[in-house]
Amino acid sequence: MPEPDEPGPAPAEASGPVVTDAEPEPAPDEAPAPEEAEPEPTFSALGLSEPLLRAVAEKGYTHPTPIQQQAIPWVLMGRDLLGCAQTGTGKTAGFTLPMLDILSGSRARARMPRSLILEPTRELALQVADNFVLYGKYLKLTHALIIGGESMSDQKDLLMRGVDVLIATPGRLIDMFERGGLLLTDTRVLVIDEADRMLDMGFIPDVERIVSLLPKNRQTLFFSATMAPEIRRLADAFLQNPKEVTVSKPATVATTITERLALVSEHDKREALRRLIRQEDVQNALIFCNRKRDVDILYKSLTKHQFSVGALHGDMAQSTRFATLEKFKAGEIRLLCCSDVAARGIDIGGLSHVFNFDVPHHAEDYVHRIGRTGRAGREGRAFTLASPEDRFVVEAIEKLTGHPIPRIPVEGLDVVEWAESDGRRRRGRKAAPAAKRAKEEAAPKAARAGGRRKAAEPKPAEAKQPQPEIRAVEAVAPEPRRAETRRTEPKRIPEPRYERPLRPERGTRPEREGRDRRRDDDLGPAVVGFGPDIPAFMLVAARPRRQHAATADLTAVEETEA
DNA sequence: AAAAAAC
Repeated sequence: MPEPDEPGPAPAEASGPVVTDAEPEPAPDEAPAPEEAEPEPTFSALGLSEPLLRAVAEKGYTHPTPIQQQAIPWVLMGRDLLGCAQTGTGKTAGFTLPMLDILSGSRARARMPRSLILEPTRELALQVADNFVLYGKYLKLTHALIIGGESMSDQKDLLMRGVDVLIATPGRLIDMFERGGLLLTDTRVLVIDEADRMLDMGFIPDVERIVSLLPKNRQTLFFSATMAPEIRRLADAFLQNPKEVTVSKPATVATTITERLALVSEHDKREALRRLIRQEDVQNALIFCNRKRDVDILYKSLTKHQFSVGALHGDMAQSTRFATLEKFKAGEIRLLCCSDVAARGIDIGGLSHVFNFDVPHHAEDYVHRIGRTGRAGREGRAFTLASPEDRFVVEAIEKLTGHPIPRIPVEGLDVVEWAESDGRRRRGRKAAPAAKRAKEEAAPKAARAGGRRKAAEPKPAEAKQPQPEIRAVEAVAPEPRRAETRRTEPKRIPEPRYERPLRPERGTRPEREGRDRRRDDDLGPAVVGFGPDIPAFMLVAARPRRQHAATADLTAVEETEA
């Protein structure tokens, strides 16, 4: 069988993806890179039916991206596909378009979806659903979004009526199946999207189970940004005679992204971020934190400082998540403070900036995060705030990307030095006041060196550029920061115990009832039976697991920024 | 170390 495509995806394809995933504004003027003079295939040459071509054309797209060129004809033939590509390459349209074509021939029966697309996050599932609506405009096909966090009965009703395309996250799909709302025996097309991420997130057992429920005789499309051995093993298990399509990652840090790194003390990070945002010409930006809790805190802080900001992480109500993302895409919110839920896959057109409020623990996540900007050949700027303990993660990132991130000072803030030790081994102290921590770092390390792996060789070259000594312009009062101290050094419950800092009166915060009320001011002293020596893990466990922006604890912000 | 995902 001859390959239905031309071999050469030029490595420069990132410069001109014609169809990107759910890009809100298509910018039809944005022609493919002019230097590629080869005769570019059009969508109509790929074998798609007229209603689809019309929908595509209406969005202003004329030329398929490399992955679309390669995948679409193949998928139309009913063959399996192994796609090594990530968002931004036009991958989503690469499978939605031919799937719509395949499915348009007949109708679905109740409870028996004809195709299934598995996505690792709810936002991605929604994005794919949007694609089906967009391109299925002139076809009479139905789809259902089966994800957690939303009414199950609505989803069940949809399924009862019969859907052609089922877009789902694994957890809810299995739940639905177990409740008998779903039969997968007639599902002939399966898409596993972002398989590497499914693996990272531990979804693979679920995915394997789901696949076992599908008929053997089916078409499978499998996408992953990387092809690690484990992913390869899965692909072998799920696919039959697949065509492999590899699109060079647009994420090898697109040259259109300008990266900068500011090394500041943990204490100065919020202030540093505000200064960077103000001095940059920020149109819209994602701000990444490593923890959901810190997303909440930073969101509150930025709101308080009058920034146009929203928050997004997995503990927030699903309706809020989608609504916030919509507002951000629509430009009603200019900053989006988020966890890594938004690091991969989510495609927001034309982000001017990405800020890493925290350095990501995994170097690849850095690439994914900053890859949200600088897309489609546009300029993007990515700023990372590092604190002294982040030295080794930063080095890992620089090793991965192959270049050092230029350091910048933040005007008006102290420049600090890397800590000698890895922050991880001292994680309990992360939030301790900088001065105190600095003193501890300076102390002899004999005690903690024993039995530990030796710290990596300090890299001579890039680590210590001579940094200008800049003193704080405005005197920032050294606050006591009670909340953080207590959280991190639980053994001694600090005095004063019942002092009540400025905060709304009780009763004005209905969400802090019962168990939850013990969150901060009561937390320490009121634990019965332990006296002042409460084991650290108990204090950690006592924090309620779920909180979102609306109920987020304001303590840290109030106390550090009063 | 943390994030994501099911009630």
